[in-house]
Amino acid sequence: MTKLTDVARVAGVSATTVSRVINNYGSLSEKTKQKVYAAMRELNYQPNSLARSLQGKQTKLIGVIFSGVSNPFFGEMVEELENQLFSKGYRVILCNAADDKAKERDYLRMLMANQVDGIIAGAHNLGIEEYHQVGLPIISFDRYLSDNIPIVSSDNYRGGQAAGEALLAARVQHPVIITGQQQPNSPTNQRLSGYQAVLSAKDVALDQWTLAFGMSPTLKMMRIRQLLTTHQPDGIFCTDDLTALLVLQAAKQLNIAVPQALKVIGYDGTRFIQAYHPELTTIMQPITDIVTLMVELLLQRIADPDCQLETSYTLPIKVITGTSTAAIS
Amino acid sequence: MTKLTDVARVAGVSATTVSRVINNYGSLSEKTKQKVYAAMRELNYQPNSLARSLQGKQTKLIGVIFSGVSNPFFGEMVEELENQLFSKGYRVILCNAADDKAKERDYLRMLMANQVDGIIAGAHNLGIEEYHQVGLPIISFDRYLSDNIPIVSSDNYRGGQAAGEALLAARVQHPVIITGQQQPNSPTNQRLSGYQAVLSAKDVALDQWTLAFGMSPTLKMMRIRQLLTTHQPDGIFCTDDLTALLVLQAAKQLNIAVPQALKVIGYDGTRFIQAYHPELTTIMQPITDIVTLMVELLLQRIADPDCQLETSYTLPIKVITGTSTAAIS
DNA sequence: TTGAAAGCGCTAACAC
DNA sequence: GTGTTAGCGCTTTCAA
Repeated sequence: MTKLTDVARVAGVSATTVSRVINNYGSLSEKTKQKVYAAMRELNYQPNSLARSLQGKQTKLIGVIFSGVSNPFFGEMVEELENQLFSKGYRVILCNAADDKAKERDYLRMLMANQVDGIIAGAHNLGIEEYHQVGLPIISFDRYLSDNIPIVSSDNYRGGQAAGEALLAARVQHPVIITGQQQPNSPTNQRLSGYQAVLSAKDVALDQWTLAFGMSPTLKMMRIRQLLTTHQPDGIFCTDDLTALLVLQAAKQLNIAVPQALKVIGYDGTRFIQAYHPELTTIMQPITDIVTLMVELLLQRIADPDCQLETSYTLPIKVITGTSTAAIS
Repeated sequence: MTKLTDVARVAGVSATTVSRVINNYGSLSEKTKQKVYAAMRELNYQPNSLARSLQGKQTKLIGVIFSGVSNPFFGEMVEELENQLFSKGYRVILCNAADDKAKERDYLRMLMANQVDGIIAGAHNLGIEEYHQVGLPIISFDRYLSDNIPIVSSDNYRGGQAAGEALLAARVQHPVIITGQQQPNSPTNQRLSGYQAVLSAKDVALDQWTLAFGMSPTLKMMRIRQLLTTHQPDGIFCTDDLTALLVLQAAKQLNIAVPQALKVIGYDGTRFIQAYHPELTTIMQPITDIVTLMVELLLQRIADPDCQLETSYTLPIKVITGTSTAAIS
């Protein structure tokens, strides 16, 4: 690998000068600059960023922790994160926490080992304590981690309300909500609260089913079929779109007509769902805005680790209306 | 940040000794080992991997270049890559080439800058020349890059055949194939060849439509509706599942019954499609096996850069039969 | 079994 | 404007 001193030798200058040229630092004559550029090109020189970072400079690496990018919601979020971070000159270390505490802890340790400038945390297996002591700029998506770690999320309470309202507007009488496992301190619990508030204002009973997030689709499917046959709800609010897709599928198998006999509403509203399942009514989280904000906050913290940020930032959701909640005409 | 010399001071030994303990190198008395371990724990010490890598050791970083992880196929592949690489002690730098030559080139340059131990290349905007000179272990997914860069892919020719056979077995008379833009040197072109071979053996005419990979779903949808109304095919083979989903959707909108009036077959067979669209007949690429092989080959090349590998590795596909090609009873 | 010292590739005082 | 020098945190001969 050609190094700085090679360039210096070829250009007939000192290493310092080459370093100055690379970093555009101090005063340099146009002539030396050209000589150095020429030498760099001749040798096809690439500065070794490791050596650079070793001086205590930034690594320009950001750790992005999520629980798997095969879920389109996280896939789209990670893709957007990578895009925006790249355009700011950062690269992404992809950390798939995979519902695995040990793995998430391992990753946290690795990332801490002086390698990344900051972390975006979107997987949440770990207790607060572990994140508390990281000592690196962190921004969290949708989960409380520690007092000085800002949370960015979309308006889960309002989203829950909107879903409830949509169901009631469609004259649903026996709605069911299917949630994931409620996690302590998770803003997503607010989806339930908002929904619940709307229902009780209209004296509609709450009927809640829980399907753990990590459960296999096949198993979820069985549960849902069970639910549909035993409970015979006329409306279902799923707190994620994939589960809503399963409900749609189960309804078809059981010859339950959507929306005639059953209204279905999902949550997340990814580009994927909008393009490939426009029939599904859903609550859209503004992924791009969320990412923009997270990146902005993270870079602020990196620039000034002591800068004061809010504890929590909430972005508005949007209702996307498909035919799955259409009123029967 | 606590460093090696801090540990040494606390343990009352030299830096060298601490280094030896960390790397389990040379001969050490059990007693010193314990002292050092204790000091490390006390200080919550994390070795700085940058400094380590600077000695010319490995960085344990792998660049993974794909064109966006929001597509479930790539999402699942990247997720699997991350998993397997993590378990081998490597971390992943996620590079989203996004159909953008300049970005892919930028990434390549960054990765080369002495930072990663190897590259998995799954996005292919760039000409062969750019990859030729990288001088780093590279494994390519589904595309020829250079004579000494192994290609791993699934059996695209056989996949195309299988799709054609499935369509013909369902008594299709006027099938259409919808492909992406054919790229030079891309093994995916074989899907068309295999399909074509099966058709011409039975004297069925080839009818081919092209929808560029980067086209928006909405636009694709319009084209597909056009195709369905003007050409009135009774069978469609899409060389990716997402397009097949669009066909299914378009058919529904146009009141074309699937499979009665139209058989549809896709390609890729992700876990996602299997779980959420079991009705779709599709050709499954063995993502896990592909990844396992790519990782294995890459690690071999890293261990011995001169090791001889095949130019090309082809893994078998599998047909997943849904109702979308069911014979009319 | 352990330590001293040199150096990985680069940057940043401090000279000149 | 440019060069000298001293490290960044760690590993690795070479000696003891």
